[in-house]
Amino acid sequence: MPVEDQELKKAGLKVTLPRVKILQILENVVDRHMTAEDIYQALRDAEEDVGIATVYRVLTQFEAAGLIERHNFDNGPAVYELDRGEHHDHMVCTETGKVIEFHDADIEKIQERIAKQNGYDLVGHSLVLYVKPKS
Amino acid sequence: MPVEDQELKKAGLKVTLPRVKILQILENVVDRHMTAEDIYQALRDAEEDVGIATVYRVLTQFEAAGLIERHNFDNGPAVYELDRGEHHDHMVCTETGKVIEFHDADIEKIQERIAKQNGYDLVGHSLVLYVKPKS
DNA sequence: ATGCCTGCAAAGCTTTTGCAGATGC
DNA sequence: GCATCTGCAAAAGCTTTGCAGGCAT
Repeated sequence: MPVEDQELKKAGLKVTLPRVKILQILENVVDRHMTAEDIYQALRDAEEDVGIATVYRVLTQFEAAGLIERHNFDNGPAVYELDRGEHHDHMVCTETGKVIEFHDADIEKIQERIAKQNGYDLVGHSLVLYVKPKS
Repeated sequence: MPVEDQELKKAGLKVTLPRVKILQILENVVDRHMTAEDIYQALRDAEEDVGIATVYRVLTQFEAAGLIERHNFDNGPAVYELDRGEHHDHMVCTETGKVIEFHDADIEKIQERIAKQNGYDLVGHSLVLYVKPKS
C-alpha cells in the first residue's frame, strides 16, 4: 500500500482520489507553501477533476489530522504546508513574496515564559517576519 | 482646535465628522482592539450616520498615516488599535478571546539578527501567542 | 448496503470600489 | 468653487455549505 494511503488511514480518512492527489502534490511541490488555489490549479494541470470546494474540505481535514499546517500571512489567501514535525516560523520578502523558514530556540523559550508570567499556557503561536533584501 | 482635528490635519486629512468620530472612538474605547464592525456599531449607537464603507476607508487612511495599526489574528476580521508609539505584540486567549499586549526586547533583537543573517532588512513583524488559562 | 465523500452551485463573510451627491477649505 | 469625501449598493476575494449523486469498504 502506498505511503499516502497509510497516512490517510491513520488519520481516519477514507482513501479517495482527491485526498491522495492533494497529499502527493503537497509532498512533491518545490516551494512548500501553497494556497488552495495553487493546489486546485496543480490538479487541473494534472487533468484531475477535483472541485475547489473539495480542495478546501480536504485541506481542513488534513489540518485537523495534523498532516498539514495552515498559515495566514498578512493579507491574501491562506497557505498550506506539509507538517514534517519540525516546527518553524516564517520570513516573507515583501518585494518578491519569497517565504523562508527559520527556527530559533531562544524565541520559543521566551514565548513560553511570557505566557506563564501572565497566567496562561501557550497553545500555539504565529510569528512572521516581513523583510526586504538588504540595501 | 480639538486634539483630534490637529492629528488629522497633521496626517494630511480633511477634518470631517466620520474621521473625528472614529478617532474619538478609538481613543476612548476600553478594550483597545476593535474590528471595523465594532466601530460601525459604536457609531450607530451614537446615532451617527456613517456607512461601513467609510469606516473601512477611514481606517485604511489612518493606518497609512501611522495613526493606527491593523492586526490579522488567526481567523475572523482584522482588528485596529491606536498607535501610541510603543511597539508591542499580542497574546490572544483562545477561550475568552481576551487580548493581552506584551513587549520583549530580546525577541525583537533576535528577529533583527535572523533577518540580517539571511541577507534581509527587517521591515515589520507579526507575533501572536495563542494561550489558554493555566490549568 | 451503508455511510462517507464529491462536484456543483449558491451563499457567507469581510473588504473594496463605482458613482452621484454632499461637505470642508 | 473645487477637490476631496461620503453613503449606498454592488462587486470582489476567499471560504464554507446544501444538496443530490458517487464511491470506498
